[in-house]
Amino acid sequence: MNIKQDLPWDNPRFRNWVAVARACHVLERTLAVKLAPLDLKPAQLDVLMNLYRHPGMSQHDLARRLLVGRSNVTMLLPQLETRGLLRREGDEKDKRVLRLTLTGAGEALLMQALKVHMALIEKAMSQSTPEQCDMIGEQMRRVAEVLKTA
Amino acid sequence: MNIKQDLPWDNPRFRNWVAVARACHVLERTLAVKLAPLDLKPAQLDVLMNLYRHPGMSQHDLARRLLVGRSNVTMLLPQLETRGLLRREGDEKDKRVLRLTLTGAGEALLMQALKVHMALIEKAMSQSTPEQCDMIGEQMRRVAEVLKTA
DNA sequence: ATCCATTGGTTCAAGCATGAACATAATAGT
DNA sequence: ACTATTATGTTCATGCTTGAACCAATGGAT
Repeated sequence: MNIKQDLPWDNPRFRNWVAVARACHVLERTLAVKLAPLDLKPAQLDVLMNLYRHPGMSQHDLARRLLVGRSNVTMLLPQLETRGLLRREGDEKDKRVLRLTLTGAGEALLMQALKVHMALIEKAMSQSTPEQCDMIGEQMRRVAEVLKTA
Repeated sequence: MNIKQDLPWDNPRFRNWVAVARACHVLERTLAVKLAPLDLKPAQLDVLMNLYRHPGMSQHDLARRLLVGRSNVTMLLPQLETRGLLRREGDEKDKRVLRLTLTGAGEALLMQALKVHMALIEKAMSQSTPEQCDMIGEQMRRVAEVLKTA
């Protein structure tokens, strides 16, 4: 009947998830530091990555991909646009949406930033075998999936 | 010689880490929503959890545990203190440090919040076998370790 | 004993993210 | 054709986090 029996600290799932969260936090933080010389924040890198893979995205789509509010995208884009890293042009068919595409400069900076990001992830995950790594990714995709209905 | 051969999207480590980051983000966000009825934010829950496990902590120690700046702790604590969830009392030996301890109310609220947090994590990790779960935690602890020297 | 470096904590301004309220465009129902 | 609903994007006030500058206490060094 001791309440402490049910405390999460003894629960493997809890302990292990805490480790996941801490690892994420540390990597994010480290990435921010390593990205500083490029004058880029992790959130901005996420934008560039998504636009590279999905050119012509609308801001709404981008927001959903980034798991972020629409207004956040609105605040985020002008910085990158005035730096000449991306273009925002109105859609012909639907005059509400703005289509987003990277410029050459945007792609170039993205490549720089990706080197940094990749190096960091390589270092972080270098301890895991490919099988372990794939398994982790697989489970995490499931986590995100499960939580959509939560 | 195609540059795209080296792009991260084809790299398993990269793809899998992205999944980790997304899962974290989603869970954090979901937790914030589920915690709202208790008028608690995830960051505040982290504070309560750490104080429960390490009563008498200093603010500096707390900051390091939370992977957060010292000033952040300074800004975070008064809200919880005025709600009567914790006490800050000066150390006798070293008049610089403030010792932090949960009050009864703090513990009570923590238990409420932990139920929510646990339920969420249970749901998220329910897809993984205990072995997979332990492996994930193990790898993530290594990630955090490796990145300390990065 | 006095200075100097270190450590714990606070303050403050700046940058981000959020959500609600809004404006405009598209679409569906009648 | 007309209205109601939905969807995209913006604006704004709020709150969180950070980092730098700062103060106070500690602890060595000479």
